[in-house]
Amino acid sequence: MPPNRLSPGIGRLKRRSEFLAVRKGERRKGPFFLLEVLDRGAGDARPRVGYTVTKRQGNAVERNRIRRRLREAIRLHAGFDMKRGHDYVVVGRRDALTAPFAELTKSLVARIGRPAADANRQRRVSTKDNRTE
RNA sequence: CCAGCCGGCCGGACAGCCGCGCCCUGCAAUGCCGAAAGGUGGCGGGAUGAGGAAAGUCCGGGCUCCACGGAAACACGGUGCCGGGUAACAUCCGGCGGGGGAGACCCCAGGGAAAGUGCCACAGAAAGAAAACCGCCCCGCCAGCAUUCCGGUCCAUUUUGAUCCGGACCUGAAUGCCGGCGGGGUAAGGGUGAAAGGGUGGGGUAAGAGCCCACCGCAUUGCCGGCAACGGCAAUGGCAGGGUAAACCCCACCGGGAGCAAGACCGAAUAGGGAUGACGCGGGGCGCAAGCUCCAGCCCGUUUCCGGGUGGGUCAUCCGGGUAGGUUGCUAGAGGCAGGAUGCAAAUCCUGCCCCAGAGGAAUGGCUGUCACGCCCGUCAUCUCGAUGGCGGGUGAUACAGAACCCGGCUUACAGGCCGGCUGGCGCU
Repeated sequence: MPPNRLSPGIGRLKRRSEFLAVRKGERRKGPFFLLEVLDRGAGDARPRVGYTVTKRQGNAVERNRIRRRLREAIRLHAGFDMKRGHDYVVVGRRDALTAPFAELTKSLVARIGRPAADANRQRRVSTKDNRTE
């Protein structure tokens, strides 16, 4: 059996230069966050995501919680809609702290999948199918 | 039972589903990224994963690198009753002194003010070898009033006597009172102030004052107790120039600097560094030259003395460091728990057991249920009429807050709760 390359999961952004690069990409505003998206030109490589919560949003405990909720929302739902070869940065806002989890998830799904062209949508669906097998 | 003081502890629990970091491990493959160093990934199993403050980064250390040639002086910073404990400390423990409280107990930057300098706003007369605003007292002078008296002038009256005496004015004297001016005494009283040159009481005095006396305070000396800070007692002295040293300062003691983004290792490109060769040099001396040597300049916190180091640029070739990046440092430690010994205690020592987060754009979470707990609402019962208890419902990131090399403290934040000791009051026996 060949190694499974059909469900690559989601990578992480870890370097400051990577975060700065994504800042130059497309920006999509949401009620609880700001989403930055960049096609890094890596073709079929798995998508990567990073989280940013500035100190203005609260103390360390609150910032941790904002990041964890955003990450959980992407892990459970919104991550499936990410495009290959793209980087995403979610800049959390304080409202993400207290918003109902369902609402947070809904708005993230909408922002990540929004501008998808038909071709991309096609592939995304097939990827999803393969994963569920 | 109520009010209060002190010390210690906890700070949601359990379960389900889906996840995350790190470590160990089985299977598959020997993948993917990268020049390399190295990183990363598939399917499973197991173990483990935030705090009392992890916070503020205010002290003290360990650890690491840098600096560090010697001596003296200077400068800078810190600490400041005594003793103990400690790796060390501003912390801690035990004392002492002062202040607060009815008490348990709490608070204190608590060396030196006759080494010197400065400052003491406003107010006040005066803020330091003091002064006299009001007041009090004495003396002198002036004016007024009252009483008494000596003398004089004018008017009136006049038979005598009883019992001091007709009236007005002027000058003068004495006494008393009130006022003014001047001279002096006074520090009791008033007033000002944070503070006015010991306090209270009595004697004394013209009025007052340590002027004298008693007690208290203070100073000096001696003796006794205590390792000491200091305390006690006695004698002597009439009292001696106040406060401020978180003003300068003086004294004693302590102190190199920077921090895990420390540092170590691996290691592209580019710039820069070293060696060699060519071109040829801040000054002097020797030498044909190579070179040797002396000095200026610069550096070693500052200064002085001695000492040491350095002591030119451009081009070509070669070499080692180093940046991006990666690995490491990274958790077994002044460690925790239990017992014992010593000590009033802080703490130290001994024995046994345990291994207890190691991330790195930073894991420790998301959702749900049950139960505690708090808050809110409704309802019922009790009664000392405002609470207590029962039931039902709603609500909650449950308070403060997230390890970032590691320890010892300090400070600050904190819903709610538990335990122990002590003080005061009330009730009962």
